[in-house]
Parts: sequence; structure tokens; C-alpha cells
Amino acid sequence: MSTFNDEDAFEAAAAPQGGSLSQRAMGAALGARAAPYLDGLNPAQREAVETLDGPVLMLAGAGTGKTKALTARIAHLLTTGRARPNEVLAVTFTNKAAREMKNRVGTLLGEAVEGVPWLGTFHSICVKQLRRHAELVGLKSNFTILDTDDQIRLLKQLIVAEGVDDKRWPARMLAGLIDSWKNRAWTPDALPASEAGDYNNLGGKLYAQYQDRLRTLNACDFGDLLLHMVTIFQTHPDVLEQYQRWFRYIMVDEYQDTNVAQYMWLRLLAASHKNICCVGDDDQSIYGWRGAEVGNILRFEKDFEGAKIVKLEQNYRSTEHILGAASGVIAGNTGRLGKTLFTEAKGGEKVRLIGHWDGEEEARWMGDEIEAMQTGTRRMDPIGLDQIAILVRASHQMRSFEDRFLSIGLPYRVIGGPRFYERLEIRDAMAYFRLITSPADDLAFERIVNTPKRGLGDKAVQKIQTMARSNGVSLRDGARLLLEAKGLGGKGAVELAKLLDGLDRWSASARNDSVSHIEVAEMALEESGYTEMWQNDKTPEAPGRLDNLKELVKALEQFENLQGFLEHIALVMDNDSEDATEKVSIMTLHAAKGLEFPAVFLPGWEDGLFPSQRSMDESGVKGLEEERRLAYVGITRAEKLCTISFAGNRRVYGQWQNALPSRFVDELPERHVDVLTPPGIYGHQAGSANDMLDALGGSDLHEAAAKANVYNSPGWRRLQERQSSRGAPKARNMTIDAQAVSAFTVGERVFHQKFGYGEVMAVDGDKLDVSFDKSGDKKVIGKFLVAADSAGDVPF
DNA sequence: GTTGCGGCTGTATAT
DNA sequence: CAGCCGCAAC
Repeated sequence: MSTFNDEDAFEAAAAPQGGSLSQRAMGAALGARAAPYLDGLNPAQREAVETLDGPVLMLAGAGTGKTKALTARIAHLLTTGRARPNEVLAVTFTNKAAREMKNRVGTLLGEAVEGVPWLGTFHSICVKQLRRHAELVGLKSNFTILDTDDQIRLLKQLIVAEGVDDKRWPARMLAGLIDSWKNRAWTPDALPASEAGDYNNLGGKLYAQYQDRLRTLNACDFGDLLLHMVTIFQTHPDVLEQYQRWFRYIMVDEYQDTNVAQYMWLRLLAASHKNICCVGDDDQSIYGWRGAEVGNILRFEKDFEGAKIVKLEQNYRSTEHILGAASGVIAGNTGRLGKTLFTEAKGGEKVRLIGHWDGEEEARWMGDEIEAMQTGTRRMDPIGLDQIAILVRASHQMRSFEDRFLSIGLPYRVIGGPRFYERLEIRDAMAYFRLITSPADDLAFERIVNTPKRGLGDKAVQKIQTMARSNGVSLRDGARLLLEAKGLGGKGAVELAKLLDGLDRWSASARNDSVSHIEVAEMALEESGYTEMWQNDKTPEAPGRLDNLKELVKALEQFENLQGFLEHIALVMDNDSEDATEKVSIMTLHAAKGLEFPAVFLPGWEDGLFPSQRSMDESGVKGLEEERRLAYVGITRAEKLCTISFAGNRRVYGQWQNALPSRFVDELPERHVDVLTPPGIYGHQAGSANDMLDALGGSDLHEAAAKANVYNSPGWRRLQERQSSRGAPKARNMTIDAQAVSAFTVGERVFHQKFGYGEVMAVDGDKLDVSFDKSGDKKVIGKFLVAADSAGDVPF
């Protein structure tokens, strides 16, 4: 991957080279003459940049220029000659952030300093380290990194071997558990008894088996990258000291997201010199579910005595209303470190809030709105599509937007969606590549023995497995032995021999310098019959898959060899297709962290969806607070215009469900919010809140409220008050109109708020088939219909 | 050994 | 509603 340009940078760092002296001199001269990277920094940023020695905690609110400060700090370290590039370690969480930082450091430094700092994600840096020291944890340096899919398949094998019912105890669940243990830096022997008892009392046992299996496969999973390095540092002080000498200055981005393992890794590395600068924002901690410990940031001062705390509070990104709305929401959380963001940018548009009848309506409205924004609106000058983002809580929400945008021809880009490298054909192709570079990769072997179909089904594979196991060799060798022993006959034997022969040839070519890795890849895909398989495939997606394969081969060009490519794939999870056309971005709130857009849409603000019910059920108030931080992250992505919306009805599992506006909606300070009332649907003003609650059915409310004590937010209380007080409350002027459920009969004339008049064709419980005069046949829920003759009573 | 159908289940968030 | 898994027929 691109994080490291210099293969031998570790060695280079260990043995200073001739150039370094002149570099230092040049750096010093530069530093004395001018420090352009200091220009435009505010006092707080400047302090963070210039405090080079000792521990520093930079508490940087959203949009306060933390990347600017961080990159300036690196530039400062280098140009003043305080450190050589390879003595600086900067860690981020995402590849995107690493790339961004690398670019900005490059721009700041220009050609002034040779070499690059150690800049990359926790994982990429750990792989690099682990390759050097693999043998210390029983691996070889060419270990493979398993993806989630391999992981699950492996675990499943172990689970079945234990005679456990993998229906009741799914492999996914165990994978999640093991992951969470690794996040907390618990090796199998260090696993607390309380945890080992999880998973039907087999958790600890299976965990140990899994680790053993990984070792025999010469493989590790994501969590291992960190866990192994922490283990090595703890058990081999000499190795640790080496790194402590190399990395003299450490910087960490998004510190609030570090988990225990990452924290330990950092602490070990920084233990001797304490030159560590962590940047973070407790209000943006949104990864608790994957082991992040906000506690890491909260107790920084205790861990690193004499730490300097710098708060960045001036926001340069958003208007005062956007900032005000975000602050209002986040104020609902307790135990914050507390920052007060301010901006000098006064005025601007308020945060817009709009309710919709249903999810489709929401998508339709947003599509129209986005089209209008391109040519300019009353509120905003014209902006390009790439200036607009839609941020959703869960990726399944994206679908309605994709559908709508496809039908109106609005270009969009899904960020972090189903990834290129997770596609079936790509994973198959990669399994071939993996087998070429590491013959003992049994998981890859299992994946492709019978892809394309070679007449090698379960039975044949089992024979191979038995043979491999009894001889203690890989599946690939086991297959060879099986053939030699004539343990397989017919077509399968011929095909298997062909495959093994092919693999040997491709492996040989890969080792041969005169054959490029691209040729090897093409050879493998061709000769194995894999491409042919898709060419013969008549399904509509086959051509697309072939295209993807071509793209895959093309991607190889950027790498030295297959090995390097596979590494890249294993670690790089973002797929930024550099497609020049302007597109609206659709992504999850999580994926949006660290990004900013002039215009942001935040759809789906409904209780249960956002905040997510599951989060609240599983983690109670803590979960709710993390959801609230997510809301905060979402709002603060916006520079000029932020639009929040919710829908009264949404299909869930194909069924229509009604929902209440998110409690976060009620936490938005009114003075920063504009409530939009689209024409046609929410036309009337009177008694709206009561209507809405009646429509939703009072019993639903009580039921939900009784279910958990998490329903104690101000927003929830207000809703309840509104319900009990019969007078027209000072409600926002939005409503979802419907009559309480009543029975309808086939043939009856009815009226629907959205579809107009129609006739009931069939009744199935509360679901009805209605033939509408204007909108055709629809399935609707009874509570959204009124008898046609009473329609006049309802103020539409 | 392969393919196709039907029933069941289940939703987050990601390196 | 959709994807996955298991089962039954080819």
C-alpha cells in the first residue's frame, strides 16, 4: 500500500544516512527564515504546533482545523530539524485520512525535506512491523491477512467440529466476540473467565483453537495485527526499544476512537520519550461498538503526566446556525470534556427540518431539492453535485435514494457501500492470486477448487482434507498426494490434476522475474477457466463481473508484485473510484467523519432508526449518547446548509411501519431551525401534534415507553405531555394525518391523503388493496385511509 | 454433483 | 423484501 514508499524504511531509519546532516541544516535554515506553515494559525493551533516535546492532547472540536494543526506540527518538526522524516510517526484510522494528511504535509514541505514521515493507519503500520517480527508470534513474514469472510468460514469449521449447532450459535457471533476480545488486547490465555464462558461456554476454547489454526495457516486477522505487535512489544523489550528509538515523535489522529489494543501499542511506543501528541474530540466518539474507549481520551492527563492540553474551539467550517444546532444536540450528553465551539461566521441559513409522509416521499423531495440547488435557490447560490452529501444512519437507507436518483437520472456515488473487493468474482480471483503467492493458503484453495465447476464437490474436498490432515500438509499438497494415491477417479481427478499443474506453473511464473505479475494474473484467470466461466454465464450480471475482473487486473499495474497487491487489498477498505463526473455523495454517518460538504442532508431522523433502537437496547444510555454524538457528527459536516428530515412511514422488512420523529429533532434549539412545510401534504396548522399522535395510536406510545427506561429524554417527555394535554400545544406545524384504525369493506369508497380517492379491492387485516382513481392499485394500511364520505371532515 | 425452489430469518455502524 | 440455507429432484 502507498503508506510506505520505501520498502526498507525501517532499516533506513535505523542507520542514519549521509543526507541527514545536510537535511537538518537545511531544515534549520528554513525554520529560521520563514515558516509558512505557521501562517494563518490561531493562537491555540499555534500552541499545539509549537509544543513539540512531551505529551500533548489536542482537543479539537469539529471543523476547528485539527488536520491543519497536525500537518503543521509535522512540518514544524521537520523543518526545524527536530526530527528526520522517518523519526516521525503519524497514525490515523482510515486510509482516507492518511492520504489526506500525506498530501497536505507534502504541500507544506514541498521539496524542502527529503523522505516521508511514517504516516498510515494503525493497521498498515502494524502489518509492516509484524512482517519483520512475525516469527516471534509463530508466523512467517509472508503471512496472509484474512478478511471477514475467511474468518467466518474458518470459525464455522471449528464450531461444527466441536459439535455445536451453528444455527443457535452462529459463527458471526463468535467472530464478533473474538474481535471484541482482540480489541481489548486479550490473548486466549489472558481471557477473563467471565468472557471465556460466553458462546455456550466454549468461547475461550474456540478462541484458542482459532488462534492455533491461524498460526498453522500462517495467517492472521485484522485484530491480530495489533494484538500480535502488542504481544511482541511486551515480551521482547529489545524490539520495543528499537522502535522507541526510531519513532521519536508520535502523533495520533482521532484519538477518541482508539481501542485498548491500539492504546497499549501507542503507550508502549511512547513510553520512553513521551513525545506523543494525540488529537481527538470526545464528542465525536462514535466507535464504541467496535471497542473504542472514550476513556482513553478522558484519562490522557493521568496516563501522561504533565500533559499539555490544548483546546481548539474556533470553528471554521459551519455557519452559526449549524453550529448552534449541533451544540444544542450534543449538550444532551453527560460527562463531556466540554468545549465551546464558536464561529466568526454570523448569519447563514438555519438548519432546515422537514417531515415527510413516507420514505419514498422523502427521497423524492430530496431529489427535487438537489436538482434545484444546482441552479441555485432562494437560500443558496448554485452548487455542484459533489458539494452535496446525504448522510444516513444505516446503509439500507441508501436504497430509496438510489432508486429515486436512478429514475430521475441524478448522478450519485455511494461511499463505503458494497465494496469492489468484496464482490464475488473479485474474491474468487484473489483466491487464485493468494494460492499463487502462498501455496499453503487453504482457505483460498477451498474457495476455488471447484470454481469454476470441476466436478469436485463436497465429497472430493473432504477426501483432500483428510489426506492433507493425516499428512500434516496444506490442502494443495494434500490434493497432490491424493492423486498420487489414486484416491480420486474420473473427471474430478483429471480436473484436479489440471488445476494443480496450473497452480504450479503460475507460481513458477510469479517467481520468474521476466514474467510480470500482470501476465501471471491473466494467465491464471484464463487457464483456470475462470474467465470462461463468466463468459458462458447468461445471467445479466455476468458482463459486469467480467468488467470487474478487467478492472482488477488493471489495478495490478500500480503494484510491484502480487504480494504487494494482496496486502493493499487486505487493508484498504475504501474504494474511491476517481471518477471525474460530479456526483452527490451518499454514505453512512460513520463514513462521513472527517469530511465536510457545503450542503448536507440528514434523512431518517426517526426514533428507532436514529437513534437506533438496537443501540439503545444493547447499551442503554451509553448507546443513546453515542447516537447523539453521531447526530453531532452529522450536523457538523455541513458548511452552509443542513437539512434534517424524517418520515412518518417507512417500509421495514417489506412492511409499512410508522415512526415518530427522532428525539434528537426535539433537541434542536428552535432558534437555529427552520421548519419547512411542503405544500400538499402538511397543509394545515391546527391541532397538528395531537392529530399526529392520534394517528400513531396512543397504545403504541405507552407500549414503547413502558418497554425501557431509556425513553426519558426531554423530547420523549414533551411528546407525552402533548399527548395528554388536550389543548393545542405549541407544536411544530407538521403533521401526519390519518384516522384511527377502522374497518373497511371490499367495495367501499375511501380517501387516502396521498393517493386520493379509490375503492377497496381486498382486505387483509389492516392491510388493504385499494384501486385508486388517479394513482392505480396500491397496498395501504387501513389507518391511512378514511371513508370517502367523511373525507370532507378531515382538513387536508 | 448440480440446480432450483421454498421457507425462514433478520438489519447498524468498519479497519 | 431479500439473501441465505437446506432440501429435493435432475
